[in-house]
Amino acid sequence: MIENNPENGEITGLELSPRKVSYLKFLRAKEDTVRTTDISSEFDVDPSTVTKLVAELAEEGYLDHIPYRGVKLTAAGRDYAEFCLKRHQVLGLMFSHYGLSPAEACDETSRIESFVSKKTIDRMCSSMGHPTVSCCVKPGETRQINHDSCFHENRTNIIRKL
Amino acid sequence: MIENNPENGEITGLELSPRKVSYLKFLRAKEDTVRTTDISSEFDVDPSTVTKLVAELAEEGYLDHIPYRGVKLTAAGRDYAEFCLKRHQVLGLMFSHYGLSPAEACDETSRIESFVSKKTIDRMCSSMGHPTVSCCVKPGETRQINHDSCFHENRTNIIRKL
DNA sequence: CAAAATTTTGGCATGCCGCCAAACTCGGAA
DNA sequence: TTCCGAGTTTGGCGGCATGCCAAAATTTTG
Repeated sequence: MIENNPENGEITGLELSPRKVSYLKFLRAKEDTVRTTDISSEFDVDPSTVTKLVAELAEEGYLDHIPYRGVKLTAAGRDYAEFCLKRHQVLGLMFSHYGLSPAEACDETSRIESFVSKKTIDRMCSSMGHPTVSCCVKPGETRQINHDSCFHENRTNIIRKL
Repeated sequence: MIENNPENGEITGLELSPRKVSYLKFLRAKEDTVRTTDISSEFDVDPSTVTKLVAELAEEGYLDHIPYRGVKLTAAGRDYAEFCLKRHQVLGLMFSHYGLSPAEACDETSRIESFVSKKTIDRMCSSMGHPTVSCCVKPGETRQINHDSCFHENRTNIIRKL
């Protein structure tokens, strides 16, 4: 299953590299199968680069890959992607509290998020009172702002209890 | 001088890799020349590993290296190390505000600090009112706690306006 | 001064992430 | 139905960050 996780299903938050986190966040909002090209164009990298990271993520149990067809999150991958989104939002909100603009908060968050543990995120989230806003959502809206580091695919289902 | 810096003396905060930041923080509190072995034993790595990173830091202008003798921070290196310490403290304090213990805050900070920009730190610091405490200092004391990720060499001069 | 300790050099490895060229697969057009 | 082109994968390679080891160089010490 998820190999780096000590117990099956236990998320530490430090399992995945920055790029892999980006991929999971991107895939999270996709209903159906996603093609290699979809990912490579989103991140502006060579398709072969995507194939390789995707192979690793599949190997690690985060997604199913049908060669020449596409990928889809596994249940574990979906759980992990949800965590990644929550982490992004909690950290983004934290930066917002210290006066960063939404775009800056999102940007800064994207650089650090993959190194922040779930334990810490859970603490921060409860300390914040499980907020329902995010650095990637315009006030009063449900749709996420398309920052450079925030994929528009993440736009929906952002306003909710973290 | 500091090569990755756009303007001479301008710090973005993203110039150095995690390990290099650790080295600078370690060197910051040292008065005189520091030997390769001092660093390698502090970080529990092979001396040859230290020699190589040190060579790069010297090349980049952060420190002076006299072969077979030791290293010492340059003026620019000292400035950068001061920034690194401030960054560590601001981020550690931030985590403390969200309920992390000092040791946890310090640990979490150590993983992310090298990816957080100076611009963001300055904002956070002023938003915090330029605090005078740190995750690495016991309340009421001037000396830093020796967390796993906090070098005891950083213990002094912590209590001051950031 | 010679041996011991320290430091450096050079080679090599791993993880992460990227590119390119060549081979492969698939689906649609002829 | 066959074949071509678009999309995908494979294999080779490179760069950065970080580490190790063995051998060579240098400094220190007895």
